Amino acid sequence: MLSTKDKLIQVTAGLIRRKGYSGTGISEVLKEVGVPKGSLYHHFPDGKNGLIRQAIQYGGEAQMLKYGEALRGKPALEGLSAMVDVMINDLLESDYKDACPITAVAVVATSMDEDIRLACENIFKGWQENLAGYLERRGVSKANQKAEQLYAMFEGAFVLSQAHKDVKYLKNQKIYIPIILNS
Amino acid sequence: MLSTKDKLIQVTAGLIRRKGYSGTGISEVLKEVGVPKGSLYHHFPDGKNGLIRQAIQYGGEAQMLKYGEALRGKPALEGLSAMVDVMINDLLESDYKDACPITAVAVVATSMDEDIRLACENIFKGWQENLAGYLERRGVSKANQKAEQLYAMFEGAFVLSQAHKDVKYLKNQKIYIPIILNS
DNA sequence: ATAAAAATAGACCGATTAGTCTAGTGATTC
DNA sequence: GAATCACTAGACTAATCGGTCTATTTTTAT
Repeated sequence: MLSTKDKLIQVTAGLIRRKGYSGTGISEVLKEVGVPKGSLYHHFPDGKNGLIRQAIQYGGEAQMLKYGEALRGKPALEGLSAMVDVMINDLLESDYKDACPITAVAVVATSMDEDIRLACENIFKGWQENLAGYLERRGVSKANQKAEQLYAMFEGAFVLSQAHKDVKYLKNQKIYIPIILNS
Repeated sequence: MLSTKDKLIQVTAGLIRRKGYSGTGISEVLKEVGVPKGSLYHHFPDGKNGLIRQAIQYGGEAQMLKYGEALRGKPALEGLSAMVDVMINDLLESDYKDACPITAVAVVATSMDEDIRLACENIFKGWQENLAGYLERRGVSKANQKAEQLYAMFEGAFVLSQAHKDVKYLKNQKIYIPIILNS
């Protein structure tokens, strides 16, 4: 059974992924979880910002688990392709509503709240370091730089595929993954 | 001299670029432009959505002009590098507040308003077609697919550079542009 | 069993939201 | 010069925003 705090975090993570920072209201979270305001401000004394910070953390780590599972035990090319499939599935299963779990917050965080921007940065950093380690273990040269580039490509393709309601941008990545790896 | 309507569009374009759809309030726009509410609803009978739709259009076209100027008369590799420099300058000159002018709206539009999503899609489409034509005129093979990929890369690097407050992701693109072009 | 702590419950607050509506101003046209 | 139009002006509304506060219930520890 999930604790009230965890339910608040998970529901918030789902909402900020789709509607961003300002688009996600406290009352909507409370309504969806079915708890009163007192509970939220008991578990999150810092209010909305504290809640969103933890939701970013949760959403980012949950996504990393999905990526890690896709990569595990596979050679680089195959693993990265499976990672792209995770993103494609996220879009298709949600009718293009669920793209990257933290982008919608990350792109406004710089103009909103430094703590939240840092939370986003750390999630991105964790993903990238994870991928760099994976590539290194498979003997890929310049693993760190290539991990940076692969994430940039995937992130952009995620955004464009969502905006166009067409996964072709993500599918294209499968063509360019080997080109990046062999560069 | 700028008309009231144009001032409203330009100020809104600046605000949605930094704070997104829900983060941009009507009253903030009015305050910054210095006009009363009646003027806004006279020029934009559809209210906030109409205003934001036109702000997306304006911001997207303004950015395309900057990209076009960077590309003009240059060979592919040099032109694309200059295009990346435009993005780098946007970030540095705004202390990382101004990234892609429509991404902050695009990533939530699917869950908000279909008309606005379409406005974003059309801007992206215009940019991409423009770049594909540019590449084709320079004899680049598979110009359309490569334009798609280059935009995905740039878009992702824009997001990551902003989130990390570090232009290295955009600078990396200059390494991978020739690799994509020659693939 | 009782005291203390954790959590829930929700009324309430001031501020702000997008939007409406009525007046009034200014310029244009007949 | 009268009528019509485009536009400005801002008061006002209902709803919602994030947040505070006091009670009450539930759980834990002794």
